[in-house]
Amino acid sequence: MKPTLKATYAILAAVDLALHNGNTPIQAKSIARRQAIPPRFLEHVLNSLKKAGLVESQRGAQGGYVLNRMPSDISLAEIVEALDGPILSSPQHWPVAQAARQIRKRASVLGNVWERLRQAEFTVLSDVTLKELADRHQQMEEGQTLMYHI
Amino acid sequence: MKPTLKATYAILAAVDLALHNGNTPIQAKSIARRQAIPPRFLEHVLNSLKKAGLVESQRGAQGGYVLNRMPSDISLAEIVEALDGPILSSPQHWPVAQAARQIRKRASVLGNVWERLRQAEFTVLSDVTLKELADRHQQMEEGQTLMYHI
DNA sequence: ATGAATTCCTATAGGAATAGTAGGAATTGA
DNA sequence: TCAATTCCTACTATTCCTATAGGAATTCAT
Repeated sequence: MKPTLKATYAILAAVDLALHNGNTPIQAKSIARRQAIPPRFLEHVLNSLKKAGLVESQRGAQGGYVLNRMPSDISLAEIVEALDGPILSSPQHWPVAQAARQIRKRASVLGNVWERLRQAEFTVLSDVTLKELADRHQQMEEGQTLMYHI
Repeated sequence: MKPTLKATYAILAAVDLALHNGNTPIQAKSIARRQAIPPRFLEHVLNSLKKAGLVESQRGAQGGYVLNRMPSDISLAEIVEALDGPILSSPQHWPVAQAARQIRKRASVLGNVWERLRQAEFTVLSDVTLKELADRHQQMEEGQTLMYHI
């Protein structure tokens, strides 16, 4: 009942990209360092983001990743779906070796509920954009810097 | 992001109990047959429901299970929580071996979102009662009986 | 051109959670 | 007394998640 750690990493990486959006691509290694994510694991995560079209990559030396759209135009739903698969039409997990009628009965009794669950979840995740998280993250940093100056 | 199969079994079993609420307890074996649930697995499920106070059990011959409250007073949230653990205060899964500040940063950026997710889920599940599902199930049965008479 | 840096692809290992099975003890009604 | 049933504990199997590894492909800088 929760996004995987992989999806969480993806969100953190995307926020990191949003915060460091210059004209040069950002290396996975530096993201991993800043966000405390296992570097080689992050490679996979970023690759998934790329396949989903959310980031673009530049190979070779001085390569790295860049967001493909504006942070205000990327929702958490998109990121989570890129890593954990589609939220709304995710496959049902009824045990397969049952009579078809039994399955249909279950599906129509409970399927409706499961669908409402996924819809609610999707709504929440669609409502949060990368920009909001990035802004929040930045505010925290500033807050901490202030702390140090006391 | 979905209730476990165990919780699904629990709901089906509870609906079954709601439909067969006479004065005699219902045996696990018969529920398992009707709902196509692995019998010995169902034992565990029903036991969890009992621990949660949702059903009462009668041991020995002619024993079985009975709902402890009216179906209209039991929500799916209660059943799911009995099997999968609490929905709202479910533990966060941040990797532990990180600097505390890093964790706090993540938590305050994302924890809010995760909490909203769980809250949305809880709301949906709280809104559906056993009675509604039982009614629906019964309507389906009647529908099928009609079909046979055509 | 060469080499270092980086992404990309594939495979695999370890561990945790989930699903299911098994044996037998305790209880209870007939 | 016996058969039926829940209850308790342990175990096994399977799947999913997390993470690591090796090396191929690419690209920039010198």
